[in-house]
Amino acid sequence: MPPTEDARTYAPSRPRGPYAKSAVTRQRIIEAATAVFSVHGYLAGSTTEIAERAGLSGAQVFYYFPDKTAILQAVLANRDRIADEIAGPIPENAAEIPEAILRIARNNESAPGFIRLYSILVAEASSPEHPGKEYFRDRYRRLRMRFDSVFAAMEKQGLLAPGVDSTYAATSTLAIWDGLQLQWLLEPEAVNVASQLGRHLGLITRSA
Amino acid sequence: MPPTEDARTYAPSRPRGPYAKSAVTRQRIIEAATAVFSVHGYLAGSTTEIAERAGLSGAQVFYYFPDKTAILQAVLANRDRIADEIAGPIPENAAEIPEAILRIARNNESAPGFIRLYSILVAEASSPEHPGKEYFRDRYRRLRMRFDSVFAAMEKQGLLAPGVDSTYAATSTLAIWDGLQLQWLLEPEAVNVASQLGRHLGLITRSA
DNA sequence: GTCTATAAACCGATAGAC
DNA sequence: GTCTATCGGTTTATAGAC
Repeated sequence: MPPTEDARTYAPSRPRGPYAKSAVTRQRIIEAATAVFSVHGYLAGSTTEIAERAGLSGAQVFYYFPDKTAILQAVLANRDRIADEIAGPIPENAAEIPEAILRIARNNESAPGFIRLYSILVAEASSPEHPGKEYFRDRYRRLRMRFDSVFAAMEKQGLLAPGVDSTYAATSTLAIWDGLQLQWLLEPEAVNVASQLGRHLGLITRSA
Repeated sequence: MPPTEDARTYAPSRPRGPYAKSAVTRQRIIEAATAVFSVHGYLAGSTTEIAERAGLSGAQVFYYFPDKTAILQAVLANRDRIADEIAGPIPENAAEIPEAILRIARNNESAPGFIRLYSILVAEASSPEHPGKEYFRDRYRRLRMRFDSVFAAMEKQGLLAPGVDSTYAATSTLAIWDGLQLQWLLEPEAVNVASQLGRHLGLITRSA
């Protein structure tokens, strides 16, 4: 399959450089890999199944990626881009921050595959030699910092509950969100992530 | 290795019944499997590595267990037994419940392997065909019920914060605990599980 | 750029000697 | 009860034809 218009949005200077091959096929592999890792995790997910899902031979996968860890990196980078799009900009009005968080949480309900992908990968990645370890450590650092800064904006306006600072608000919100999603994955009927997360946000902010 | 005195504590009526073989060797396999699953998870953890860690041939593992899923079951059952020992009885005085929870959380800091085992397995198990799915779904149901009943005891004595009921207290405490442990596994220096969990418990209970 | 064929290692599990 | 040897299948990754 020759490069299309679409492809050039990912690899503009086509037949030069190491990633100039065929961006459409490359993207298809990334999407297939996302699906496979979402079910089996990275360690137990096979490149053969990725190839099958992408409608390619097994060898083709290794034409686009030097090894399996490179596929994982591409999956994570791709997912980050999508997540940023969905999240949208941080609200200018600090009082609207909890609602913006809940909007993302509600949106996540329609994408259990992505939730599972992150849940499995982050757990796997906590092992010492996992190729995704640095990525997830940095991701959580980044998320804590971003949450800290948005809650700091609320704190400055006196919108946090007494005894709650922005650092605790950030760490606890991130933690309870992850934990609720885990319970939800195991038994979707048993836990409503957005509603429970909303109660947490209600407790750590100054409410009516 | 012939059965020893120790062995009989696990299999008293020795040469009869399906599990009368050699309980010590069996237990060594379980401990080796725990270590392997803690690092690689169940799907990517190999029976060969389990055998090596236990100092046995690969075939020996399948003399004691019919297949790999049976090893997982044994690991989980064993871990449940130990967890119950560590947890101890529920305090009679409802006011002491938060401190009892924090005591377990502090104890967990010395057992990162077990934390990782559960983190990886529960995430893996959220996939449809995983052999541990029912176990973990039931485990979370059980935990939510147990937490609900201890927080209900606090609620009855007016020890929960206004607007907090025992169900939310149970679900949120479980969720934030899991989430904090996940962040802690990725970067132990960045998060203090017991202290952050303590702040959560402070917020959902009626405090000074 | 895509394929078939295959290497080399490892997987879970079994057979059978001792 | 423990072993060696091995089965059939799968893994990641490569070689080479087209």
